Amino acid sequence: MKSFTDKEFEILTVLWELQEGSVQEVHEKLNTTSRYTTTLKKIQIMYDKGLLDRRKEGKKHIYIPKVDQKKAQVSGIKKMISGLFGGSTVSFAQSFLGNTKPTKEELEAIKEMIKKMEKDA
Amino acid sequence: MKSFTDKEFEILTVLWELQEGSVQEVHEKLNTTSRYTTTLKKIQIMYDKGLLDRRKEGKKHIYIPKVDQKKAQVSGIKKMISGLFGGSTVSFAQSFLGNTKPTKEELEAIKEMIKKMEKDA
DNA sequence: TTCATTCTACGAATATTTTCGTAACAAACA
DNA sequence: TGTTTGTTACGAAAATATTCGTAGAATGAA
Repeated sequence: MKSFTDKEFEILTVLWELQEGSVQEVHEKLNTTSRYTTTLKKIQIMYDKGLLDRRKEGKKHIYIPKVDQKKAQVSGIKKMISGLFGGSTVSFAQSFLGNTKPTKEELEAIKEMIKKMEKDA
Repeated sequence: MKSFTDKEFEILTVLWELQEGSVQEVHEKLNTTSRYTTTLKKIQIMYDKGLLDRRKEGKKHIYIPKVDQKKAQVSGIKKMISGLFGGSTVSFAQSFLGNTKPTKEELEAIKEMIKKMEKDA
């Protein structure tokens, strides 16, 4: 499956965070040098592509991400794993944890989670 | 930092796996319907961009990825984390592990690794 | 040398993404 | 009413990515 362009990903990221937002809100959060109409156009095209939903509110549109964060996440992860780690979950996890130096608290949380998962299995 | 297009990523993936390779080798591994010259052109452009190195061997070129797998991995992960998980390592790890259902062995390996990391910290 | 094969280089067409200016519309208000 | 402001819609230009045909160089075999 084809993934998003960088700009699409940026806009989705903003909307995932905001839950929903007007073009102006997205544009402001975007921290870009592009013009307002550029952001508008991109959002409209994403709407046409089915990546976003929208509803009218007064004279403006409020856009809602139609792409599920979880799904995008899983597909992104899958791609990275197959591309970068030869499909190995473990080597991925190792590399990930090795590179990001999680804090003690984070490690605790992960251990907790692993315990839970072991119970389920 | 701008990331790769899908095609670029595919070619890099093949070359990471092969370590190095001719256009033909890459083209074969690619499992694409595109013509040989399309792959050739793409590789040449990636070479011009500085994504690949090459050396002459007989009449052909052998291409070597200049992009480090680790670096690409880290930057990809960072982007995903900030994009999808609001920057939280833990929620990323949770979601990752939750979605990929690692096997017992994999969980063991991860626990091992965490132990090591705790020692270092 | 000549021929077939393998490869590169190049140029151009097509497709896609990103950009922005302009026009037009609706709401708020002087 | 007319003017300003915030907004959408549209069209087109510019930038980038993808595609492939064709020409021609290098190699090796007859």
